[in-house]
Formats: sequence, structure tokens, C-alpha cells
Amino acid sequence: MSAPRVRFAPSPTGELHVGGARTSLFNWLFARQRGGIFVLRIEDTDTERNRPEWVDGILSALSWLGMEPDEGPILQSSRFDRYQVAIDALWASGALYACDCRREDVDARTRHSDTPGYDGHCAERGLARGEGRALRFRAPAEGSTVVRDLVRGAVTFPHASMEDFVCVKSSGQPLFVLANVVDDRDMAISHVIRGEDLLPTTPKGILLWQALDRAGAEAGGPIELPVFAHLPMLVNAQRKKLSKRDAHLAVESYRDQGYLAVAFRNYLALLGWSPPGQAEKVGVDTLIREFRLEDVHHAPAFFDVKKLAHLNGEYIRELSVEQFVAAVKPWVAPDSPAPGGLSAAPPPWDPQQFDPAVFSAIAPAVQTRVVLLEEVPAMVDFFFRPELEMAPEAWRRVEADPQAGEVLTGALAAYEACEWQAERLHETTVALGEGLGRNGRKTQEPIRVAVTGRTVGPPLFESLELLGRDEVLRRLRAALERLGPA
RNA sequence: GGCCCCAUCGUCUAGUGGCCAAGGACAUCACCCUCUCAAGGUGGAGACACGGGUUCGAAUCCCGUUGGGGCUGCCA
Repeated sequence: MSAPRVRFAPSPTGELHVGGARTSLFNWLFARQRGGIFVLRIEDTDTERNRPEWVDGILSALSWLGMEPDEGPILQSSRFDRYQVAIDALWASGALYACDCRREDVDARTRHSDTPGYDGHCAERGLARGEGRALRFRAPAEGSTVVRDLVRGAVTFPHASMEDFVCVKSSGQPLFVLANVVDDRDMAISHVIRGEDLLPTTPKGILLWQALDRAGAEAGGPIELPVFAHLPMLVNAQRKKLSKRDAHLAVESYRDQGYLAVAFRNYLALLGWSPPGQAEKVGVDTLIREFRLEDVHHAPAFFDVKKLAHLNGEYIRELSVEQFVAAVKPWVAPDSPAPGGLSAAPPPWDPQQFDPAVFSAIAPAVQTRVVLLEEVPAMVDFFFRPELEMAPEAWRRVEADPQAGEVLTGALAAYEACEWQAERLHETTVALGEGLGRNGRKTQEPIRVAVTGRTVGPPLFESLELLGRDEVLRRLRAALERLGPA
């Protein structure tokens, strides 16, 4: 069998959303596995509601995920002449008829009918093509069309339930089904891998395909029908198809939050499919090697951000410190502009204050404590902003601690003399606590809050070491002052 | 309403007639580790929608019911 040609064919009506990304991934995996070609086609026949600039977003999102198209983007809006040829051939062969019915007239006629949809009013009127007249496909009255689907098997659609559907608007513009079929023929697509929502329109496409064969629309004669594979939908918490209304759908927003592309891609692959064996965290090589359309699950899947986040944490921890530091750079020391269309939130400090050496030193401790790259700045901000941001709830804990003053005073004295090294600071602090009848856990808290402004954060004594004696003492004094006389 | 698809722990899934008193992962709970928080380790709770068949044997096959979803547009 020759190398397959597949396509991802989004309509640019928004940013690339996770459902589209999953569809794209399965197409891409299939192509890579078999040495095929992955085509990106932009379905923008509806000129009313498409925005050309969205194409850039789709491209950059695909690129982020490592799924660069081998061909394209090909815009349907640039191919109207091709559709015109197909429409003329179809018309000449009698596969189409003109219709000037208005929607409300059709509705009025069919309101009490058993068979909803268009009633074939214009089928035999012999109307000429022309302004204000749509073109409908003459659907067969009997028989059925079978969709051969790699994930679902053979699905039969009786023609009796199919209306004479419109495939050319009264404006002369082709509708999705027609453009889709003409493109798949022209681009020699061998496998149509897309969302299950397109399954019901597939028989229409097949009928159009066969009509095009009969009409001799292309010089080369009949073209073999592609193999279909309809992927289960991605649904929201209400089990409804993901729509633009659902929040947190844009792939770009995951990138901007600091999800790693490898993690995101790995997670996407787990939606509707699973690698053999027990491991879910698998590299792209395994994905490409093991992916099987035949093994794709049939039921819809919910996009679980919690699981994605966990996977992301695993991938973050797997990074070397150097890789981690490089990956976080847009969040802690942004260049302008950021690479790859990334739009990271600016760090809460003056860039001048950022010290790469300090950050690199604390990075290993940070790496196990974040699940998203965007969480990093808040975890290390106390290093890089002289005016400490004190979390109110953290300070309340200090105020509620009757020994807080003693701990801080004791620490101030002990740290003035102590060797400035994390392990020494640890021992010193524990000793200080013992004198007050406190364990290490209790002792470190007021100090941590005084120095970092929070009750949680990176290991305290390493942080103190990095901050330096003078700064630590300064913050301890400030906290003491804020606490007031005991 | 019509046509079509689907149905295993809360979630994502393994399972293709006996290896399943149903396995893994996330989430959750407990414990261990521990300077906080994480990470890590150990353990727990947690599902075959229901009813009929077929079969020596069914989560796996068939039928029905119920439930969910998609499509039904001169959107894609």
C-alpha cells in the first residue's frame, strides 16, 4: 500500500481548540507512522465568519505541538475556481437541480410531514441556474450508503432519511460538503480522520464523490474513495460536545500557562486511545510506533485538566536543571518578543532585579514543586523584589503565634554569628527551637513568613543562604518591627 | 420527531468468550519520609447501566430497555 495522505481541516472560526488538536494529532501520528503526508487545509468557504488571522494561530499552535504540516495551509477560499468546475460537471450530469425555496416556505410545507427536511419541491421544476437559486443534490430515494469506518466498522445510512441537500449557496459559493469532497479528491486524500460529528454527513459526501466520478469531473476517471475514521468527541463536564463557549479550550492558553508541548501531546493521545502496556507517559516515538486507528475507543472523552497537569508535572521533573531553567525563562526573564508566539504573564519583579545565578541555584527545588511553568514566579518572587509582599493569612499565623517574637529575635541573634551555609542555618534554627520547646517544623514558620512573605515555598535554609545574611537580617528586623512589642 | 453513534471505578482507560473474586493512570483518603509545601514510597476505598437470551462458561456475542451524545442550516 502506498504512503497515505491525510489532512487536518479546521475552519478558522476561533483559536485551535483541544478537540481540533486531538484530531490533528491522530492524523499526524498516522502519517508519521506510515511515512505519509500530513496536509493542513483551512475550511474557510463561509467567508462571512472566517478570519484570516486565525490561520496564523492554528499554524503556531500546531508548530508548538511539533505537528508541522507537510503540505499547506491550503485555503479553500483560494480554490473557488476548482469548485466551480466540479459544480458545472455535476450540473451538466443532472446530479443537481436549482431551488429557489425560502427556508420559511419549506418549513411551512413540511411542518406536519413525517419526513422532515427538504420536501423536493423544486426537484422537477426544471429551474435554470441563476441568481438567488441554490443548487441541491438529487439524493437517491431508495437504497442506502454504507460508510466503511476504521474505528466504527460499517455504518449504514438509508437514503430515505436523506433530503436533497444544498451543496451550492444561492450566492454561488460551495458549501462545506462539496468543497470538502472536491478537495479530498484533488489532494488525493487516502484517509479521512475527523470528529464523529461529521459521521452523519459522510454519506452525503460519498454520494457526491460518486456523482463526481460519474460526471467525469476530472480527466483521470473515477477516484478511489478514502477510508474513513471518525474519532469520538471530546466533551465538557456536561458531556456535551466541546464548543467555543466552553472555557479553557484554546491550545494557546495551555502553552501560555506553561504546559510542556510533550506533555500536552502525550495527554491528547490518551483521549480515545491508550498505548499498549501500563505506561501512560510515553514519548512521541512510542506514540508513532504504536498508534492504531483500529484501537481508538468509541465513547466520548472528557478533557481532564487535572490529569493533564499531573502529566505536565512529571515531564517538568524529568527535565535537567538546565532544560528547566531554559523552559521557565519566558516567565522569569522574558525576552521580547517571546519565542513561538508564547505569551507568558510578566514576572512580578523589576527585570533588573532578577539574578539568574540565584534562580539557577534554587531551580532544582522549584522543579519538584510546580506543575505549570507559570507557577514559578510566585514561588521565587521573594528573591527578586526588595519590598516583600506579605501574604495576609501568612502574617496572621505569625501574629497568632505567642512565641513568634522570641523565635525571630533568637534567629536574628543566631544568624548574625552563624556560618552562612544552609546546613549550618538548619542546625542553628533547630537548636534555637529546642531552647523554646519547639520542633523544627514550628520554628521555621515565623522565619519563613518574615523572609519570604508566605508559609509555603522552597526549602527555607537554602533560600536564606541564597538571599545572603544582610538581607535576611534586614527582613527579620522588619518583621520584628511589624510585630510590635510583645 | 427522524437518522446515526455510544455505554467498564468520579475521570481517562485495559479488557476482543475461560488467565477478571475486572488491571493501570488522574483525582480522593490514610500512613511513611520531612524545615513548609511539593516530590517520592506504601496502603485503602472506588466500575462492567438494566433485563432477557446464546454458551459448559459473558464485561466481552445477540436482542430489548434505559440513559447519554451527534446530525437534522443556503455553518463547518
